[in-house]
Formats: sequence, C-alpha cells, structure tokens
Amino acid sequence: MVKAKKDESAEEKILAAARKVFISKGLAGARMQDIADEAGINKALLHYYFRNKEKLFEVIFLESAQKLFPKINFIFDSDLPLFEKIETFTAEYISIILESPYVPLFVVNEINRDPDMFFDKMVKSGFPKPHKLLAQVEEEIKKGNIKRIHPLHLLMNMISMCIFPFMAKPMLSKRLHINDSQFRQLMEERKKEVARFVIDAIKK
Amino acid sequence: MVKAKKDESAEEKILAAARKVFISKGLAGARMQDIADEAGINKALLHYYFRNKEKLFEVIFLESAQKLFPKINFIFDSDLPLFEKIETFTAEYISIILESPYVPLFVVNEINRDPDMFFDKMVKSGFPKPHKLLAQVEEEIKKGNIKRIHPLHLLMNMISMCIFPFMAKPMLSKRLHINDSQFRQLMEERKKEVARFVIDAIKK
DNA sequence: GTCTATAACTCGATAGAC
DNA sequence: GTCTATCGAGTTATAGAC
Repeated sequence: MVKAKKDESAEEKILAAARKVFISKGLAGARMQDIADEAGINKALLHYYFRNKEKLFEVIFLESAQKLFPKINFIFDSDLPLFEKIETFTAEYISIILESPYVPLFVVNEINRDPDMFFDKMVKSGFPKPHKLLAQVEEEIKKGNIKRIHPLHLLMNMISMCIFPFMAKPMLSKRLHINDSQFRQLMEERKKEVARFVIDAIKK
Repeated sequence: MVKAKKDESAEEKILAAARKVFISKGLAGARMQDIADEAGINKALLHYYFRNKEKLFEVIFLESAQKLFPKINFIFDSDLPLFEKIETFTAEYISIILESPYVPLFVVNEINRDPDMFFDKMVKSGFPKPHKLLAQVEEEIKKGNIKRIHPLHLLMNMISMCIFPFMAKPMLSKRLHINDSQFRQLMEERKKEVARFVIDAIKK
C-alpha cells in the first residue's frame, strides 16, 4: 500500500503498480507479491483481474511499446521538409521519453527476450514504418540538397542519440556526478542539440 | 553437454556456460540448471566452484563490463588529434562490440538494476574517465577549429551511435528484414560512417 | 572433484470463506 | 469483489557417497 489512491478502481491500481514493477524489473525479475504490495491489495486479486502473470505483463508491455512508437510514425509520414522533420522528431521523441524514462530500456529488453512475441503483437498495431522517411532522404540526396549518406545510417543515428542517453543515465550520474535535475536539463537541451548535430552533419 | 570441450577445466567450462546464459537471460532469467546443462556438468559443481548464483553472476558481469569499457579509456587518453581520436574510437569500439554483440544490453541492464554495485566494483578498476577527451574538445572550440558544442553532448552522441544499434537489432531485423550477415555488414560500415558523421557535424 | 538425492525455499496459482 | 490459507511446481543450495 505505497501510493494507491482511494478513488482508483482495483483494476487501475493494479495496472499502475504493474507498470511500475514490470518496467523497473522486467518479466522475470518482477514478483506478483511486489505488484500486490505496490497496489495495496493482495495477490489473489491480481489473478482475479488478469488471470496470470504473463497476461498482466502483456498488457503493460503493449501499452509501453505503443507509448514509445506510434507518434514517431506520425512524424515520419508527415509532409514536412526533411530538416523540419528532423527537428520535430528529436523534440517530440525526447519529450515522450522524458515522461517515461525507463520505458525504452524495458521495451528493448523484452523485444530482445522474445522478438517473435513483439512482432506478432506490435507490428500490426502501429509500429513505425520508416520507409517514407528513408525515401525522402534518398530524394534529397538525388536533388543534391544534402550529402550522400545511407538513409538507414541516418535513421539509426537519430534514434540512437535520442534514446540511448536515457539508458546510460546511471553511468552519467555516477561517473560525472550528474543529478536528476541536471540530467533532465541535459535532455531538454538535446531536443535542439541533436537536431542541429544531424543537420550540420548532412547539409552541404 | 552442448559445447563443452574435453580439454577445458571444469571451471572454464562453467565460466563459458555462465557467460552465455547470463548474457542472454540476465540474472533473474537465468537458471543454474541451464548453466549446468550448457557446461555439460551438474548443478552441484556450480556451487562447488562459485558457492552461489550471485557470486557466479558477479564474475560474469565484471568481466563483461571490463571488456566493454577499458579500451575506450586508452583511446580517450591518447595524444591523437581530435578527428583521429574520433575515427579511432568508432572503429575500435564497434569492433569490440561486434565480437560480443549482446554484452552492451546485458551490462546496461545490470547497471540500471543495481547502480551502486556497479559503482563499487567497476569505477576503481578502469571505468572510462572521459575528462581528457572533454577538455580536448573545449580546447578545439576555443582555438576556433570546430563548431561550438557542449562536449558532453558530443560524447553522448558518439557513444549512442556506436552502441544503440546493437540493442535495436531485433527491431531492424523484423521491421526491415535485415538478416545477420547484412546486420554485420551495416555495423562494419558504421565504423567509418559514424566518424564521418560526427566530424561533418562539428567541423567548420 | 564429481555425482545423486534431497532439503529448504520461493513464487505463481487456486480453493473457499465472507 | 476481496480476503486468508495453502497447494504444488520450480529453483537454489547442501549432504553425503564415491
């Protein structure tokens, strides 16, 4: 009974607790008892509402993956010019992650643990299709507006620079003595910093 | 009894097996039985040599973290000019990871799970000190040789672009139908690609 | 050093009262 | 719907023979 609010339904309390526990410990590391304690109820109720641990986990994983991915899609497929698309992407994507900074590591982990589960459940429901962005990059190269670069490398570069720092936070904190508010400020800076970096790297 | 060689000592067989199992499943997901099977011996021997699961895990984690980190140190502290240092770093670092592509996710995970353990055990034994590289970047900015950039962002950018694609491999594979040898070739390309990208982003 | 057998314990799941 | 009590499978760890 750590943070459950009286006016939440049991189901909402369970979901909030499961979110917290699964995201920080993963499927194998999480205990149903931990989730019950966090929700301020008992284990039996977890099974009453969600039948078993795997089913509860799947709800949390899918909502997390959907929080992380579909908005990217929207930006990738928009009709913005390339440089504006890059600026929009870095700003929006880092904003999304700042709201749930532990989600990326959780999602990446579970996708590595079971890539097929991920494929089956996610791909149909809005997993980003970068094809339009990749084609747009090709186009700009052909027109001679930007330097030659394999579009896939460009995409990997942008995504890596947005996501990875959140996974490496403990190393930054420990090694360079950066506290939580300093870290948040660094990530706020990165919204523009990464876009500028990418654009400087490809513009002629 | 999957791949154990007759001429390895039991201890070596156990370490090789533990490496494989812990790195792919993490501490919580790994079973002592899995490790025993992989080593071709029985569970009791694991305890005979390493006393318990946590102690065996710690050996694997520390050797993995040391494989991932200390060579960077060497490059960071070298006397190379900045652009050569960037080229050396991306090439060497991606080479290291190509030899053990699952190590980065494993290490990042376990550091997030228990940051203090990591700090106690690793920092004293050669965890990278980027201070010299950061100072060198400051210096080049002051001399007017490169564009203004917060050195820490530059460092995060380089490391992110080298490491993150390995963690995201299953997504690349599933979404863009990239097989193992294509992936390896992409990462080989990145050795020069990332260096070029970084240098283009900061050179005047 | 290496094995078999089993003790001790953890944890997901269920039965059944209220 | 929610709880207490408990079962039973799976796991780590140890005892003891060889």
